[in-house]
Amino acid sequence: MPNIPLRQIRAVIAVCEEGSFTRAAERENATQSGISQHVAAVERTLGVKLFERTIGAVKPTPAGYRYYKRCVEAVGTLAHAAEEARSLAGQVTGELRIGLMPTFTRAVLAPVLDDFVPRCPEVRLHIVEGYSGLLTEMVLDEELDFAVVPAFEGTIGLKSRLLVRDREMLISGPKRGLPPLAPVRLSECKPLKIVVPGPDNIRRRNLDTYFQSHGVEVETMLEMDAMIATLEFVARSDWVTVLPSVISVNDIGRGELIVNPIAEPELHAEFVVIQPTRRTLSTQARLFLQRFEEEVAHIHDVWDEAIKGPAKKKLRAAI
Amino acid sequence: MPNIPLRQIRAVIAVCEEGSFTRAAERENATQSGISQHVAAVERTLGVKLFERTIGAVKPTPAGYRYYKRCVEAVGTLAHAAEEARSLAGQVTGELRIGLMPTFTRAVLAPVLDDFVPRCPEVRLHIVEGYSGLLTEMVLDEELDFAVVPAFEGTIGLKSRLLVRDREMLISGPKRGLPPLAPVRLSECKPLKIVVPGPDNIRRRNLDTYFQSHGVEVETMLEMDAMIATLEFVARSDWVTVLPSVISVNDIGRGELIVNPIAEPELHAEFVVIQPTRRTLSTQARLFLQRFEEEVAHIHDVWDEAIKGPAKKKLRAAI
DNA sequence: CGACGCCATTAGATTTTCTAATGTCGTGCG
DNA sequence: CGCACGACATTAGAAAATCTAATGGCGTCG
Repeated sequence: MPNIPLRQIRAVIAVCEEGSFTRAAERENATQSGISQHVAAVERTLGVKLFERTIGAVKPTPAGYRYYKRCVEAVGTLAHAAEEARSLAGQVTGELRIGLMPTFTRAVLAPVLDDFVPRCPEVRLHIVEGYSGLLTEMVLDEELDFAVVPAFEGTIGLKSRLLVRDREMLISGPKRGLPPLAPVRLSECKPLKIVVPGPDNIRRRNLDTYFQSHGVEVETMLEMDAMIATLEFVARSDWVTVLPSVISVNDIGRGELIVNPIAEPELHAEFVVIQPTRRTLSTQARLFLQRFEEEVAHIHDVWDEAIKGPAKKKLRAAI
Repeated sequence: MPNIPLRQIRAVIAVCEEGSFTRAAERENATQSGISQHVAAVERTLGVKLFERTIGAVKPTPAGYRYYKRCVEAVGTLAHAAEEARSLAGQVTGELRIGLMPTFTRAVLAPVLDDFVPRCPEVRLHIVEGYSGLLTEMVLDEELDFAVVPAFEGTIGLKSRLLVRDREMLISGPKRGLPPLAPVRLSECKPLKIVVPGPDNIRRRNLDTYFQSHGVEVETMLEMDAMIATLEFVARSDWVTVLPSVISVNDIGRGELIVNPIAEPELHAEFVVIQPTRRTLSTQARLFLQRFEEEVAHIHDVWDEAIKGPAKKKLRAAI
């Protein structure tokens, strides 16, 4: 039984329908010589001449035309197979129990759900907002299918993979007086009155390390594992906090909260998706995570544009 | 529309039917890791999980099973397409005018026809036996669709490609006294009384060159472009001749003619198939040539076995 | 007769595919 | 309970396949 790659079969179909190797090449985003070789390879494998190379056109032989018809049928079946599989997969009902930190529930989750829920209406979602310690525990206990938490060394019984790498921002209220979006060098700031996560939070350890290594002076530190309270407090005081960019994308250009990228050096937070070792991710989980990653990427694009904006305006003003 | 190679699709089908990546690998002449990667690639492209990796077996998901069913259908259609195309092509009637030298008509042609004629009953064959000069002329005049002749530099109006590379053998009768099949070094033979082709034959020039370059002494040379007469003459005298192995395969182990491979160095003859530039080969021509090449390869295998035989016997005797 | 369009072929660069090696995990047996 | 074994997943690099660029050959048209 001949084993002819689909790529070659598609070439034969294209030549048949276009009546020309050159036009078939254009349609298949290939070169004329590539198409020529594909068709020749099929003819060689079958031991059958599929096309008569006539003046001004390429015409299928009777055998070639029959072959073309069957191939179109087969390719159609494969396309249908793919659609069906996707459709069936999409219809999979079931639970999806997700653990997300406030980092994500504030600005990432809503757009993801806007898209995911209509696409997978039969999936029953359970979303737990919590901090990484709690979420990790729940995953270990298999109360969650997965959670997204700050990257850490791993735990027996958990499987993890990097999902998000995000830039940390300095968040402050108007009272602090910082110009929005301007990159800020923490080591040059007057001593910080800063709200930070509790000691069990891995991001906290990273912040401590950063402050220590780069001579960031802290006047007072307040531990809060309460996101809403943190933001409220910072908005109405001269305190600051440090949060990932995905959380504060909706604060760009709003005044209530001032957001400044931390620079020289930049500070990044990494987040992983964790799941029980003994489980593989369900289809719905993978679709959700795919959409989640897309949304994070979109937010990063928005941030890139926002940070470029003032630089562009500055440049225009200079001219 | 996803573009999934047939190779990956076959992997999915095999895993479905075998219930195991390892067994699928054996069946597909691949490695388990190769199969794993193919299946993963399909799942990634579709965004759908096709298999549940359970204990002791791999089970298709509902979507995976449906996909499998459709793929089997499509692959069946493609196989049928190939069969149909061949069948249609096989029914092409028409002339096939072939020029062959006695080198090939004596031992290659008959088995080829034994196979070709029943497969292509509607093809009307015309076979011209002749020497290369004549055959070349006829091809140029388009009296032949193609001919097989010794390789040469080419001629305007002719297209050629290498078809056969064959080892030259020393042919002699019992009177010469050579042990059959033993490799022979011509430069160590007493001066040869040799029958050679006429000066227009390219093989003749090659022989002259070989004799000259390797110190082969010739006592007497007789020019004969008459194969039957040459063989008859050599069989009943102490004269020798040099012929390609394909012509003398039927003389192995027969005594009437003694065949010895020429060695140290070996001498080879190359033959090309020539056709008019302005023509492409018909389907029946290509099928014939394919079968022809297969038969030549078979003959080479027979020779390889025959030449190994005495060496094996010799080795056994030495022990 | 030369230019142009189109297919065929060759050579080499790029991409894909494959295997070898190894890691991870679950099960069964001692 | 621990170890060995079987099976899938992943990585790295070798090998094979595929693709394009360049060019040749051929027929047609102006």
